[in-house]
Amino acid sequence: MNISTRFAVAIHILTLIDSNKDGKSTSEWIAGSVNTNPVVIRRLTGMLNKAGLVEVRPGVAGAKLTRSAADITLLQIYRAVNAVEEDSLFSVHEHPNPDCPVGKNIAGAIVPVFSLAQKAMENVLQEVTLDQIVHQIPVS
Amino acid sequence: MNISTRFAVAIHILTLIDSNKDGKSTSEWIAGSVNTNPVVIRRLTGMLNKAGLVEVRPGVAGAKLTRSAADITLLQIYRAVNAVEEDSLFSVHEHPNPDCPVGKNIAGAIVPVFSLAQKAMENVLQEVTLDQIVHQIPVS
DNA sequence: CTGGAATGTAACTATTATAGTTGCATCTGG
DNA sequence: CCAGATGCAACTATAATAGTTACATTCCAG
Repeated sequence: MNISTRFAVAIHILTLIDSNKDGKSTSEWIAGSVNTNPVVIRRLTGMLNKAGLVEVRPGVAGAKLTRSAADITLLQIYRAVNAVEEDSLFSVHEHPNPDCPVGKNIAGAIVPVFSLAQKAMENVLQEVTLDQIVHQIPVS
Repeated sequence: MNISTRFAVAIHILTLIDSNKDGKSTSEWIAGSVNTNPVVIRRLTGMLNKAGLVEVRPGVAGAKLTRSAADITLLQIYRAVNAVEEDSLFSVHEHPNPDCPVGKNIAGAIVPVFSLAQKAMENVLQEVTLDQIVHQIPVS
C-alpha cells in the first residue's frame, strides 16, 4: 500500500496559503485548486491547525501559516496529517508461533531494521522545507 | 497507511526455510510458524518463486532457497512481494487544477522529494541481507 | 444585532487493499 | 496409481481512504 494523499494535499494547501498572502484562503478556494471537496480541505486544515502549522478559526474566512514557510519542514506536515504512525510504516504479522524459534524471534530481528528504514525516509522529509517547494512554483 | 505484512511474512518464510535445510519446508509447516493459513504462504512462496529467490514446484513438498542467505537482501524480498510499487510509496492527488499555478506545478515539485525519500528507505533494506536476520535467531 | 458566509464535524457512501478461507484442479514421487 | 503436495480461483470480512451531504456553530460587516 501507499501513504495517503493527505500528505501531498496538505503540502499543496500550505503552498497555496503561502503564495496567497494577500487574498483569503478559504476552504472553497483551496478546494478549487486541489480539485476536491471543501470538506476534505477543512479536515486537513483542522489537522494542520492542531499541529500548530496553520491558523484557522470557525466563522473566520481564510487560513494562515503560523510561521515562515522556511520554518516548516515536510516532516512536520507529514506528522501533522498522520501520514504514517510512529514506527509503523512496515506492518508485522501479529501472532507468530511462540513455540518456534523463528516465530518467537522474528519480530525482534526485523523491527529494528524496519525502524531504521522508516527513519531514513523521514530524515529526507526533515531536510526539505515548505519554501523549497514554494520556490518551485512559477510566480504567476 | 502502511506496508503490507506480506513483506514481514516473506522474511519470516525465508528465514524458516534457511534454518530448516534438513527438513521439508511445506506450506503447512511454514503456516504453523507464521500462524496463518497455508494458502497465504503459498501465495507468497509463489511470488518469491517468480522473483527467483525460492524454488518450489507443484506436487513437490518443500520450498528451498535458490542461493545463500548472504546473497539475498531485504530489498529483493520487498520487491518480490510487491511491498511498494516503484516510486509510489507516497500517493499524489490526481487532478489538481491546471489553471492554478500551484495546482499545475505542485506534482512536479513534490514528486522528486517523495522519490528521494522512498529511495533512502529502500537503500537501508538493500544493505541488510537475509543471513543477518537468520543470525539473530537462536540456534534452537 | 442580525444575516450571510465561513468553519467544524458527524454520518454516510463508494472504492480499494489486505488477509483469511474453502474448494478443487494439477502435479509428482514412492 | 494414489497420497500428499502446490497452484489458483473465488469468496468473505475488515479497514482505510476520499468524497459527499447536512447541519450546528462562529464571526464580522453593515
